[in-house]
Amino acid sequence: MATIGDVARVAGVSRSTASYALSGKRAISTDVRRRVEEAVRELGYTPNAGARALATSQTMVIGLLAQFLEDEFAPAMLQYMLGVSNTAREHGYDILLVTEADGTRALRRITDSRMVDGIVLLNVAEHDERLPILRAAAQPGALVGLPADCTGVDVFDLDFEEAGRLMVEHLHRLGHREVALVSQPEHVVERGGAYVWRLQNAALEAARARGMTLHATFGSAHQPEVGRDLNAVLDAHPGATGLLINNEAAAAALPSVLHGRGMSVPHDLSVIGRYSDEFARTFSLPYSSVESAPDRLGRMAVRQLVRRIEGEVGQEEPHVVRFVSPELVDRGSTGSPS
Amino acid sequence: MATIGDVARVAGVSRSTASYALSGKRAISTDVRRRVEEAVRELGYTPNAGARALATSQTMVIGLLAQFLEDEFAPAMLQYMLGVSNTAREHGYDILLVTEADGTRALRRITDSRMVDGIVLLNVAEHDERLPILRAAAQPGALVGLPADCTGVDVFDLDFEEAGRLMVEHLHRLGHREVALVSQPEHVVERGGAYVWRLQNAALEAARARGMTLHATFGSAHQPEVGRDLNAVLDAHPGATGLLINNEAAAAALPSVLHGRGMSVPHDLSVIGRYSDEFARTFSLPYSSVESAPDRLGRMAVRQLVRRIEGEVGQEEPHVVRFVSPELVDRGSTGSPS
DNA sequence: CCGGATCGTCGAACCGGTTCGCACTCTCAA
DNA sequence: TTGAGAGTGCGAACCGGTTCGACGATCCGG
Repeated sequence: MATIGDVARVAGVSRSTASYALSGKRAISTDVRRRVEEAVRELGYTPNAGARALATSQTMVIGLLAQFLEDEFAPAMLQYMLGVSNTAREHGYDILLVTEADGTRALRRITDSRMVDGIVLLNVAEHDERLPILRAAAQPGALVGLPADCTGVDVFDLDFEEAGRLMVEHLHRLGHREVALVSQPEHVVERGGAYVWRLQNAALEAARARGMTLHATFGSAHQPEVGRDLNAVLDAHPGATGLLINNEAAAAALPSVLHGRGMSVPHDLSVIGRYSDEFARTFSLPYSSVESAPDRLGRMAVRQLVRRIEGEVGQEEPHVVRFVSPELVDRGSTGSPS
Repeated sequence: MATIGDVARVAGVSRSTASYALSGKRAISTDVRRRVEEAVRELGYTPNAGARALATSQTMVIGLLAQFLEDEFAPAMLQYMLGVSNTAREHGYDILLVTEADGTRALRRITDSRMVDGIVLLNVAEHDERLPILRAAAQPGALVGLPADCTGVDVFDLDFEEAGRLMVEHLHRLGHREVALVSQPEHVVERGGAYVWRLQNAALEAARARGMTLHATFGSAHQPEVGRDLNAVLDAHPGATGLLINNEAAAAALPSVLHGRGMSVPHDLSVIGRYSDEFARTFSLPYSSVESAPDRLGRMAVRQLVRRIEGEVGQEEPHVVRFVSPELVDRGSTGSPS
């Protein structure tokens, strides 16, 4: 493999001159520049990433920490990952993907060893164990998901409160007075998945303010349990005319459940979910939903992270906490109660 | 950040001694070793990955190239990725994830710059453009998917021929004499997705040998087109009593299609798919299937790759082409035709 | 005609590890 | 008494880039 020394020799200049000719950081005569570029082509020279990282203390790699927990829905995560990966590449960065179960150890490993210039954390918990490590790291960090303490990191998340309100308001406007909400499993909440109760509390509050009845329940993250959960909810609340789904697995399972009960949407039941458009297409879901915009969030996180890495915003400049406003995508699964 | 020089100073030894004490590559007195380890703890020393890569020409990183094409089904890919990622970690390697559309350029970038010690290629096409580049690279490569030319790389894939035969035999044994097969979109084949016709041809051959009629068709990769495709197939072949699905999107869309037609499984139609168990659970699919074992394939690819990287098998030792035998998972969606 | 700025290039140092060769100290057997 | 050999540690070189300071040449204005 050719080194910059080989390039320099072929071009008949010193190593430093070759380096400057390629980086453009000092004035170089056009003749020399031409000879260097020629040599690069001739030798097929590509700089050695390790050597460059050592010299510049920049790796042009961003660490992406994604946890695939038993009780969360894997395909939903993929969307965030792709948003992050594609955006990073647009900015010249590669992605080091970490799916290790022990996120804290992994995070320490890749930051301390300087494998990455920055970190993106996915599915962040209320009190995330990885956060103290990230704050102590030399590299900047961006989160997708809202923790209790946002100091020292940039945070991006869907406005789950607004999402909850939006769903309730929408059904209220259509005339529904009793509805049910199926959230993620309760132990996701216990583990610190704050987005679950952020949406739920806002929905409950909005329902209360309008004199609606809202039955808040939790659903499993897998089949066949989640199917049973849905049936149980519908059995328990025969008067409910609307169903809010903040649980991807439940949304995916709902068509067959309704089929089994002989119910049709929106005639027998109005349904509104909270998931991305991509998700809806993938899973053939015919329900209106509050768009969760995972690709947009991943994109925002990387953009801000790159700004920090490249020093466009100073280390001590205030960190941002930005919420994406949810939008309701109408797929015709809601109507007035009959 | 502490360097090995700091460790050496604190321990009162030379840098080389500190290095040997940590690597264990030379005999070191227990006293010195203790002092070095002490210093490491005290300073929180972690070796700099770039420096180590430069010195050893080993990065302990594996490149994972995954293409997310419009006409393929993204969540299915995730399973391969996780199999690869987790296995790599078990062997001490991290994953550099590349999702760039231009796979050839990306591959050249990460191999030439020596960012990775080896490469795993996903969704390999019959005549994959990335293959010549991989062969020319200094690093070994492992594929998941079967190309026309397997020289210079280790190849792992599902035995799609066997899968096709298995599906046909299973339905034949139950008494079916006319069945339909829905494959991936035709342009996946045109692009070189050989697994589509490998399964299809074997299925056709098996059907012919048994005097069965098999209607081979292609289906889209997305809703709502794939739903229309399924309806068209069922309309066109009212005599068909069995349906073979080699198309994840079609499998995911089938429940609602059958619901729409008022058909029930296996009473009105026997259905058998080709997808992973994980996929079936995620998408709540109640159909028997030929298990495609993506995690196992990812795992096998990484294991072999690591063996090559670490020189356990020589550069010139013959490369392997290994097929995983499909297994039929019975979920009760097939029966004798009525 | 001289002095200072500007341009273009080079040598050397540095980033932070690993590894080779050598030297010193002991021990033990001839 | 001496020499071989094992056990330990050190210094220096090397991996392949980047960057700083210096230096010669050219150009300009006074």
